[in-house]
Amino acid sequence: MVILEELKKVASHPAADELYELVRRRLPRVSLGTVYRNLELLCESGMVRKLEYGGSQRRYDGDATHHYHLRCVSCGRVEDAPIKPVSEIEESLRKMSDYEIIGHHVEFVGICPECKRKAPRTATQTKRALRKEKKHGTERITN
Amino acid sequence: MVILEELKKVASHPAADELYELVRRRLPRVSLGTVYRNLELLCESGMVRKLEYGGSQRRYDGDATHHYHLRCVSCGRVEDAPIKPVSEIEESLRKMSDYEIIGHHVEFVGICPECKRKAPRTATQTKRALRKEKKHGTERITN
DNA sequence: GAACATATTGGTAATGATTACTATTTCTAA
DNA sequence: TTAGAAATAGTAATCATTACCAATATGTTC
Repeated sequence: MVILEELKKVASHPAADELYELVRRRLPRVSLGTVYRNLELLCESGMVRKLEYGGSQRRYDGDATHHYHLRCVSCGRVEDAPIKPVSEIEESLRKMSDYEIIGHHVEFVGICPECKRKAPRTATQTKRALRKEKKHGTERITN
Repeated sequence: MVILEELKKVASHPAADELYELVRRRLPRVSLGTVYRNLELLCESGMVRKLEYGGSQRRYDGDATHHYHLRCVSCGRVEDAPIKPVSEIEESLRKMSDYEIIGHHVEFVGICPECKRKAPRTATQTKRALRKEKKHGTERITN
């Protein structure tokens, strides 16, 4: 319950170790394994979504309703994209494919306002950042 | 060059170790490290795309043009989705967000015809599979 | 409430994909 | 050919995640 509460509190889609730190403030004796284990259970029960886009760590989302994400290639933060999902796209794919379509996920990549301000980039720098960020999201929790 | 050629030959979006096996048929002395290193270089030069959707392994795509993917939750295979990308979606997000939008990726999830045939699933089974498949894509190269 | 069965946890070890490292090999150009 | 630079093979290190297990907590029955 604490894990779920803390996850719902933040908008940052934290990775397991980040959430572990948050939970530890309330339950100083929890173990990282417990966090992983219960995140898995919460995912299975459909209350939490596991995000597996770029980067070396998975992120967790306390909002399990269908929505898209927006990732900053510069600092690595992931936010909810402020547009509503277009489910019609699944319909159009159904017409073209023999797959039984279950769902779809969308990730936008871009540069967040803060990073734009901090370090306006040339196109080349942006491309380089876009490559780098694959390795590991740079920024951690700020919430 | 051999790495790129082999990658372009297959439609299966292989993981590094799968591609390693393919390359080894032509260059029996290559090391896995060389495959990783050159895949990285090919990605940086824009000739290869790294796919970081679900599963524990990254996949590589010899087609770097913008397109969507379709993953079977049952066997883990990843194919190109036979619909063209809708770039307008980036426009609509630009109106709603202060991010500088660079691009977007879409992954559809579903059940491939073969898996549908092999093992028609109840809704519950499908959900369970959909959870499981996050852990590790089941099927490997068949090409 | 005591006695027992069951479930969950903490702590640590194992796993596995990726990256880093380094001695050796291969290329390059004068 | 030969010195210097670049790439490679093979192996070690890294790090997120998972597995394991003894210990603890929780629940249940009488």
